[in-house]
Amino acid sequence: MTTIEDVARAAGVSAMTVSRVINQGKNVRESTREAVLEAIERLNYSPNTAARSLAAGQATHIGLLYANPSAAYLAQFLIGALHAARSAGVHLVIESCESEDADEQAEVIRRFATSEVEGVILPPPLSESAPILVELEALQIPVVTVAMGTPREDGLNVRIDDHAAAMEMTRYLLDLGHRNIGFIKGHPNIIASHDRYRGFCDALKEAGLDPETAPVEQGYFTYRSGLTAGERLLSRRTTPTAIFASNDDMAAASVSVAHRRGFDVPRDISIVGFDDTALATSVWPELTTVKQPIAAMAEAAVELLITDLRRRRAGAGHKFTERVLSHAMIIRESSAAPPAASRPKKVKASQSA
Amino acid sequence: MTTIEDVARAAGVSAMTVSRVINQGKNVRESTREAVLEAIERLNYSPNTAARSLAAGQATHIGLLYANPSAAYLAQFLIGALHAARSAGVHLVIESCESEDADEQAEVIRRFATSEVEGVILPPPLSESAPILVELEALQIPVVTVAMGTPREDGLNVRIDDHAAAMEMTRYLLDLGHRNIGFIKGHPNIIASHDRYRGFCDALKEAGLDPETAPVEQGYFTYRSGLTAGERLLSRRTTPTAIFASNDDMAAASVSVAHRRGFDVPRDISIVGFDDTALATSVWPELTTVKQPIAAMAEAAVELLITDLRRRRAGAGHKFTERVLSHAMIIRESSAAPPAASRPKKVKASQSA
DNA sequence: CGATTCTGTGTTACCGCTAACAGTCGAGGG
DNA sequence: CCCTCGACTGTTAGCGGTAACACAGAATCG
Repeated sequence: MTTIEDVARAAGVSAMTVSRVINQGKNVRESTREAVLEAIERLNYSPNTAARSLAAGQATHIGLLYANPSAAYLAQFLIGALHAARSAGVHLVIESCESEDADEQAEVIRRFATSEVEGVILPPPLSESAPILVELEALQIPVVTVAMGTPREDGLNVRIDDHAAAMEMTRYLLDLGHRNIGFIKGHPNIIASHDRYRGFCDALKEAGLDPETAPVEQGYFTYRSGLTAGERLLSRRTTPTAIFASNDDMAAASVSVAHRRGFDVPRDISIVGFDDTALATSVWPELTTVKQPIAAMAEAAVELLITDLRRRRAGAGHKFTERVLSHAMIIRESSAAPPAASRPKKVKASQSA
Repeated sequence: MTTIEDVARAAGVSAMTVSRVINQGKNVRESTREAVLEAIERLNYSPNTAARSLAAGQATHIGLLYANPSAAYLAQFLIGALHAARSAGVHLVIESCESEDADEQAEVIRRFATSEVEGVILPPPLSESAPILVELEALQIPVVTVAMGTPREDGLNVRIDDHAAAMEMTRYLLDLGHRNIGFIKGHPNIIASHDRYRGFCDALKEAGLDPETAPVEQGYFTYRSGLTAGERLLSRRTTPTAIFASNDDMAAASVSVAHRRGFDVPRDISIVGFDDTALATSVWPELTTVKQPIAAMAEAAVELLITDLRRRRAGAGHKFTERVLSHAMIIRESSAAPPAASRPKKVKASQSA
């Protein structure tokens, strides 16, 4: 293993200078910096994280509190967080907080705080949990929220542009020729739900359609809620030719309902989701959806937190930071142009879920 | 933060003695050890992992290679591994290896080896991948396999008793009164699949039934394969009154097929799974299943690996070790006694998936 | 133009822990 | 009774970095 000392010798400078180049690089002459970087490159040096955190008394443990998201989401999120944590040389301490009860949530946080966690990452839905945020604030623990719609003043947040993504997806359906598009909303406590719904409405308006008349049902991001909402949409007098569900789980549920009622997807009806979790490709037909860069968001969250921690230690007040990552449309097999005869097949039964 | 020095002072010994007590504790007088432990307890001391690995030049990175398991399985596995890794003060380096191609797999391993990974954990299905095991062997990297049926000589392995678990589940169905039980096998490359199937057969024999006549279909652990297998089972002349799928994904798929065909679960047909992943509770009805302690298995794997690494460093040859963790039957709502009239409802359609 | 402030760099002293070695002390052997 | 040996404990010297300070030489200022 090459050490900082090796690099220093190779570049003809002291170890300290190398350290400066690596870390922030203020007060280093440009020519020196280049020489050091070249040496680092040549020797393929990477700093020893153990030594670094020991010497700097640096953050070594950051917390990740999760609750009950879809397993696919969590797995991807963990992978991203883990990757970033390793690069930064910090340990990830993860804990679950399934309870909805404010007191219990506070209890979990307090336990968390007594452990050596120096900052916390909150993926959804916890990023919107007021009791948790309040408790962390009280304990003075820095937080990065993920996918939260209305960032707190002074807070760190990572998200995608849900509004724009929902607009894109809606435009895509409109471009295919759909005019009667059903929408399944996400959990009302999550701000992103509203953003997605607004995006849907705005795209309709843009196309000269009235969002008020569009068939919309409330969902809660669960597969079960998608079943109910899907049933309702398909029980309407005029069946929509497309359904835009606020996440993949509800889209998959809608596909299941449509199949049960004898619709062919996408011939009779297009169904699209949001998130691009593993579920999207494990149902048939595979879902057209919006890809959230979940792992990248987790990485961004870890990096943001570590930067903030460092800034705090350096005495600088932390400042409001938000990172908006880019999403992508993933066109698969669950979407197509509406049937020529824009009237769908007759509905077989009308049982409600 | 309390340091080893604080503990040493409190116990009236040197730091080194404290270190000895913590690490292996040879050559420490019993009374001394007790005093030290008492001081550790009183001061609530926990060693600084960064300092420890820096000083000892110890293992700091262990690898985790995964491929394409169910997201629910992976999430739980990661959580367990992460927890153990943190306690041990090592970093988890995770990497995916989706390719089935032997050369590509070897390539991933080689890349892995050049990074600073000192040992590797292989959850299924990679734990059964010969090319990967061979490559790791060649590179002299210690491995812990998880849920592998036939452990290598000289290898480290963590698993549950699949055979016993499958027997228990089958006995449970028999006790409910089922006599015509369908079985969906797991991926033939995975030894655990065979163990589960053998368990099923042995329980039937025990009850005086002939396994040869039982309706059995091949599955591959995926939801999709479960759909196909389920269709086949329900297309038989005599429909089984119960289906035992080799994992939850295939059980969930079977439930979906049964519903599509107008069966009520569990009134008309019982369907049970294996693993107790999140999927088991996110479908309706919730699945009766066998709980694999996935997180605990991951923890055990990490601990086993670290112990082995330490033993190797100390010069002792590593010895064969296997850990068999205990499973549990989880009775939920997808199983019940067979219908009184043991003939199921008429089948609506017979489309194959 | 001397005093003061920057810049850019090197020196020193640890961070908390453990390997390696160096005692100390009592037991047992010659 | 001296010597060796083993069990136990302490001392020393880092592991690979970084903070804090020191110190040159250049830039700024009254």
